[in-house]
Amino acid sequence: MDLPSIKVACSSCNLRELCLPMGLKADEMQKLDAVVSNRKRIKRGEALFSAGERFSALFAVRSGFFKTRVTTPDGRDQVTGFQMTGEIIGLDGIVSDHHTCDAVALEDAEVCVMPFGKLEELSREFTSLQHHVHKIMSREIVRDQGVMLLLGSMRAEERLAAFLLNLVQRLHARGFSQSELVLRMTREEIGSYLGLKLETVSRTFSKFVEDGVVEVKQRYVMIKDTEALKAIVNPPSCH
Amino acid sequence: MDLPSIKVACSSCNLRELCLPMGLKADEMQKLDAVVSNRKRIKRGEALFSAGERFSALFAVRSGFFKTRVTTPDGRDQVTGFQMTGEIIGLDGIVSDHHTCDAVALEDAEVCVMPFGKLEELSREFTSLQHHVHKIMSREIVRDQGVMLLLGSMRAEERLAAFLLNLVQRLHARGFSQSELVLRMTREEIGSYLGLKLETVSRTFSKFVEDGVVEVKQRYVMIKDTEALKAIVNPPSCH
DNA sequence: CAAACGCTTTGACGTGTGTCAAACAAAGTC
DNA sequence: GACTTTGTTTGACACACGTCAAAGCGTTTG
Repeated sequence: MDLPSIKVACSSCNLRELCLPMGLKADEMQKLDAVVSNRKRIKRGEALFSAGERFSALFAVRSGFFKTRVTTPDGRDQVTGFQMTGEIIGLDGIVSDHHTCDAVALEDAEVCVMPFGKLEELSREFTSLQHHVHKIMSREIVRDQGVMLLLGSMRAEERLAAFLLNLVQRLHARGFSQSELVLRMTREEIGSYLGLKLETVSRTFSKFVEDGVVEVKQRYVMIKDTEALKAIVNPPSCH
Repeated sequence: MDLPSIKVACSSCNLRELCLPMGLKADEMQKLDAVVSNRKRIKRGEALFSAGERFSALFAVRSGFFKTRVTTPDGRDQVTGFQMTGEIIGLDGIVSDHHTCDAVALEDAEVCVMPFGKLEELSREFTSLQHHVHKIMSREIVRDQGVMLLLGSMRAEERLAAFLLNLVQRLHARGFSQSELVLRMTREEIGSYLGLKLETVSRTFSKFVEDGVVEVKQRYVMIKDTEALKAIVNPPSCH
C-alpha cells in the first residue's frame, strides 16, 4: 500500500495549501517542482544553517520543528522564532547574501530546498508566485512587529499566554487540536523567545495551572480555558 | 539659481544612492521614474497611513522623519521603528492588503509614493530591481531580529547605547556627523521603542552624562566616547 | 510678557522579574 | 537497573526598572 519512492514535488505535496505553492495554478506548480529539486534531513539539535554561512536557498519545513536565533559577539542569544510544517526559513540571508541567524532543528526534520536564484527567476514568470513570495516576507515582518509588541510592552503572564495561543492557533491550522499541544522546546528556549528567564516561564506555567487555565505535564500542555488566556493577553478595559 | 519646478524622478534624485533605485542602470531608473509618479507631504504629527487602511503603495522617505507603531486592542502601543531619508515604509501592508501599523511623521516630511502593483510589474522586467526589493524586505527582517535581541536580552543602558549608535551610524551614512545628533523623538517614544519607561530613558541619559560618555541638552546629543558606548552594548568578555 | 502646555529631570518608593541554590523528574547511557 | 545528564520546579532574596509625584525647562499662545 505504501509508495515505492516519494516524488519530490510541490504538486503532489500534502502541504501545498499551507506552503509556498499556496494558490498557484496547476501549470505554475509544475514549474515550481523544478525549483524545489531536493530535500534535506536535519537531525534534532543540528543546524540547518548558521549565522555567517553563505545564503543560497530558502527552506520550507516539511516535517519537524525549528528555532531561529541570533547571537551577540559576547555570547548572549535570543530565539527569534519557532517554525513548523509549511513555514519558510532563511529570509534573513537575502539582504547580505549571508545568513544572520542560526536555524536549529528541535526534532528530526525534513526541509525542501528552494534555491533562491531559481525562485526569483520563476517569480518573474508567474505573477502569482512573485506576489506570494512578497507576502511571505511581509508576513514575517508583521510577525516580528507582534513579537516587538510582546517584548516591549507585555508582562510575563501576557507573554506566555500570547505564546501559547499563537502556538495552538498555528497547530490547529495544521489539523491538530485547538486545546492540546506538546511543546517541542525547553523552558529556556521559550524564555529566550519571550525575553524571560526559564524560572519565570516555569513559575508562570505554575500560576496558570493554579488558576485552572491550563494543565501542564512537562512538555504536554492542555488549554482548559482559551477565553481566560485571551483575557490575560488583552485585559478587558476596566472603565 | 533655483530650479523652476523639481521633477519627480528617481534618476535626478540626490537620494538615488541610498533609496530604492540604488544600483539600477540608467535605463532601468528611467522606467522607475514612471512608477514613482508622485510625492506626498505629511505634516508633523500626521499619519502617512494607519493600521487597518488599505495598502496600495510603498513610500520612500524623501525628507523628514517617521515612527511606525503597532497598537493593542486595549490601547497599549509599541514603536516598532524610526525611519529617515531614503528608507522605505509600508512593507507590513503587503501580506493582507491592509496596513498593520501606523506611520506617523515626527517632523514635516515628504515621501515618494510607489504603487506596489507597478513596482511588482517592473520587478518582473528588471532582475536588479526585483532583487533590490527582496533585499529591502530582508533588511527589514534582519533589523527586526536585532530589535528582538535588544528587547529580549539587553538592559536599559545597553538598549540606549545600541539605539544611539544605530542612529548616528544611519545619520552618518547620510552625510551627518558621527558624533552629534538631534533627536527627532521624545523620551517617551524612545522608551516605547526600547521597551522602557520615559523616566528610565531620561535617567539612563543622565547616567551617560555623569560617566562622560555623552553630552545631552534636551534633544541635542553629542557622543564624546563612541568606544565606551560600544563597550556598553557588547561588554568585553571578562575571563 | 505672562500664562499655558508639553516635555524632561529627579527623588522616593514599590514590585516584577532575575539570581542563586537545592531538590526533583525524566530521558539517555553504560 | 544504576548512573549520568538534561530539564523542571520551587524557595529565598536581590535589584533593575516601573510608578507616582513634584519641580524645572522651553516653546507656544494669547
